[in-house]
Amino acid sequence: MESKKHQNFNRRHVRESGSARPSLTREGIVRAALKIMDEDGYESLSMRRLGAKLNVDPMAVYYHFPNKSALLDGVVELVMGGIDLSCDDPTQTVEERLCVAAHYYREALLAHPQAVQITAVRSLNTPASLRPVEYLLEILLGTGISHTDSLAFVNIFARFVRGMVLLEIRQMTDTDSLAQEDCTLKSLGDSLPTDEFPLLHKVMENGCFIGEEAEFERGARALIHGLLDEFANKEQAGDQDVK
Amino acid sequence: MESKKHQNFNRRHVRESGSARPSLTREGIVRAALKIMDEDGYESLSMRRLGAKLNVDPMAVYYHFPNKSALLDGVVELVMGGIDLSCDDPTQTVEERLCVAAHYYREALLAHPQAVQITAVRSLNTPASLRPVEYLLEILLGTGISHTDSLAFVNIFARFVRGMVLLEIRQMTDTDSLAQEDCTLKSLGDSLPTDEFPLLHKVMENGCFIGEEAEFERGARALIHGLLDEFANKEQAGDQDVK
DNA sequence: ACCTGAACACCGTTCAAGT
DNA sequence: ACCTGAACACCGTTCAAGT
Repeated sequence: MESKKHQNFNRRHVRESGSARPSLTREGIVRAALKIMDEDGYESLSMRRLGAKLNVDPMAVYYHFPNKSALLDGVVELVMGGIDLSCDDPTQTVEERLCVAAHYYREALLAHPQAVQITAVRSLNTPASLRPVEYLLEILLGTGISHTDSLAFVNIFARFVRGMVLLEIRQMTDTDSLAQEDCTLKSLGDSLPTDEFPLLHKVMENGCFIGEEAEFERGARALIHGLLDEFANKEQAGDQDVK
Repeated sequence: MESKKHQNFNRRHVRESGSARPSLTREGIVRAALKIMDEDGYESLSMRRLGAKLNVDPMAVYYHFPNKSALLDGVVELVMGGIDLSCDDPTQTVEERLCVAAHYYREALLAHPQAVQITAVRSLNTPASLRPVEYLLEILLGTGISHTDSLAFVNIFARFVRGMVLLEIRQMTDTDSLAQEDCTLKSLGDSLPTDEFPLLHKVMENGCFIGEEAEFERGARALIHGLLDEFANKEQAGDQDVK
């Protein structure tokens, strides 16, 4: 059902006539949309503006996408497709491999902070989003962790990375509207009811902040370590499920 | 500066004349806004609809809030104010106390899933959001963890909880539009390119999913354990910063 | 098959005006 | 001090029409 008009990634019979008419492609539209977000923020993407950027009537996009929501799904796919875990080195320890994966996962998301913001509110049960998950599953199952535990692990792991990055981006866009030289710190401390948050103030007032990346890496390492610990102990206790 | 008109939480000289005119309160407006979100989703909150719910001209709200964004900040404050960590039991181990805190943190957020969605995209450097953070800091500093490490710990911890819950809510609203009897699983599996995700399919097809709450609790425990491990080792290595 | 353009029902916000 | 109501500049989307 569902009007297969919108299913195909339109390679039409236009292509072989040279590049006479670039016309409109699903991919071209999505890239333009992403570009608008990257440049001016996710909230300034409108169908009308998109049409302008593509030198086309705003409504032309509706031939290729049923609505704006579908277009945004396309943008999400494009961004999530940028996650590349192929640098994985199977000779390393599992812990190390997962840490590296977390690192590149984050890096890919940080390439398009504005677009990542919209993922907070959109479905992530999509091929490009699940490809890294499938890959991580392979690593975990390879170590003898049970199906049940691997699924839990991978869910927790992927949410950790996405959630962490999402909120890092939030903080980013909060603070770079003010003094961005001192990372995230004084900007916050100043606007805070000093007497109700004595500890926060004490802890922030002399460069205690280790930086976003270091913080992420520490968190990732701790989580991975903790999960491996827990599951490793469980498996040797012998409660494997269906192999 | 900043027009103190919008600063006070308007207790005006109206109150002592009995409840003759309830008129409009900042709090009343915010509660109404939250209610609309709870009932019909965050995206169906509009100034016009809010006015209707309050039996008032839509523009009346603009006397109490400079714009919709400020109103949403109010909603966020209301929801974050619902986080209550006072059930903390200092006689327990730190690990246990933090796990309990994570549990109630999550619980409070899950009370208003729709409103939590908007926090993904709004500043969280706000009193109600930081109050739990301040409290957690107290726990951590009390164990002798350094300032630097406590700050990192608390940042990671708070982001973990928020991010986790945020993405849990996303998944929730994705899946309850379809078959909601089997938790999160088949609904996903069906719409998935079966051949590209063999492991995901294998792992999901017989009830391997342990449930959202269990998953969260496991993740939280693993993270907390991992962080305590790392920092405990560090402190005894002697690199304390200013006490 | 692919794009246009007018039209519709909504937004958030401003501002002068009412009480 | 607090609320109203018209008006403005935007939205996303539908639909009949053009090529």
